[in-house]
Amino acid sequence: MSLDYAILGFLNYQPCTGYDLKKLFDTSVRHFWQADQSQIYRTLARLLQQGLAEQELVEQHDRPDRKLYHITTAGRQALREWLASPPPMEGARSAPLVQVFFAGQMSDQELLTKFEGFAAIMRTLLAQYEQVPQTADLLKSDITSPRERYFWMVTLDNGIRNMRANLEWAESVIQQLKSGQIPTQ
Amino acid sequence: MSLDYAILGFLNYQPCTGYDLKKLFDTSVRHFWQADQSQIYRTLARLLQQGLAEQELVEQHDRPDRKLYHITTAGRQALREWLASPPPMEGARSAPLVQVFFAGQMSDQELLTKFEGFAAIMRTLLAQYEQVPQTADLLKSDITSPRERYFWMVTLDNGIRNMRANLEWAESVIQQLKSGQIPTQ
DNA sequence: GGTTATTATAGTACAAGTCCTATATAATAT
DNA sequence: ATATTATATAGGACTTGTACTATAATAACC
Repeated sequence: MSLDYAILGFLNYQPCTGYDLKKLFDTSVRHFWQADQSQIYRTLARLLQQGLAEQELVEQHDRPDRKLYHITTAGRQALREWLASPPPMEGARSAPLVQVFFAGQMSDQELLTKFEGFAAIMRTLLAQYEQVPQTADLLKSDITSPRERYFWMVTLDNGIRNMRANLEWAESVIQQLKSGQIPTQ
Repeated sequence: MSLDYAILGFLNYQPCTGYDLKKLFDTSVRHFWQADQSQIYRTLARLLQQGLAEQELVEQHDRPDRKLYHITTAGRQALREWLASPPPMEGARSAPLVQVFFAGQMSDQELLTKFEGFAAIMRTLLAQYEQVPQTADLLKSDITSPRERYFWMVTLDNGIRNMRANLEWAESVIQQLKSGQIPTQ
């Protein structure tokens, strides 16, 4: 259901086609919400049907026609209500943690490899996240107002803090592995 | 797919019924993986079909018969391979962060309420997580070996570190809101 | 004596998410 | 010359996840 509101959120900034939306997802909210292209088109159809969005046909001669979606007054209302409602705290899911939970099956050597892999991935992601504010993504984007951009940065900051916490966690397990502090049996 | 391996992981500890598995999920991995009861039964049927688990009928006279599932050699093999494979890093999803991303629509007063709500939820969860090692959950559970329990604690530690990071994040936004550091437009 | 909780299994229906394919044109790269 | 990328939309098949319901016996509670 969050996808519906994420799309309404973008449409509230400006009218978009499904194609535009896919690009917006991939450049701005990718780190905490991904959307498949076919999912976007399906959701747009539903939003139309619910009267939360309207379609405008923009004819093009060199390219396939664009179907520009506009948010309606009802859509703006629905978005505002959802934004003000309590955060939907659906339980987190982490497949990597499932691996860790059952990791007792592996040898300490295998475990060291695994956790060093974790740490490496997180260092890469952290470096990526920390560079985003400097990249052209922000400037090229359609999110132009300082207030909108500020909240983008707030979500990025959340990603960075979590990534740092995960990295420190992996490093502490590596330390314990190296100093042989892990029960054998 | 992680559900398949999570179930194999538990079956590897000991034979279980679907009912047992649901309880194990709810007491031990709930903080990073939830499983619906009907999903568990569906998956057990699939594991049987794939030859990764076997069913043993245990007749009972006072209660409905139990269908005990055992892991097979092929199942143990599949589990070990998955555990050693690189962590499945499917993108995280966070509906609360979607709200934050579009939060520019709200007034500073509404935002303060929202972030204070976040902080309150996270303080509660943090307190819960920090108490788990002291609760009876661990002792009553079927996870008995020190090595298995150690990795349980490692996943809990991950939860605690992330929760602390999220709390600090919420508090930093609250500080910025209170000191009027957020762009108006 | 009647209600609710516990143990135990399983199905239906639906929503959400993923993967792949199809259709079309134009520009760009190899 | 051929392959890929970009623009643009959409459907089919499938997997996951959620919600709800059905069945059936016992035990505990009030």
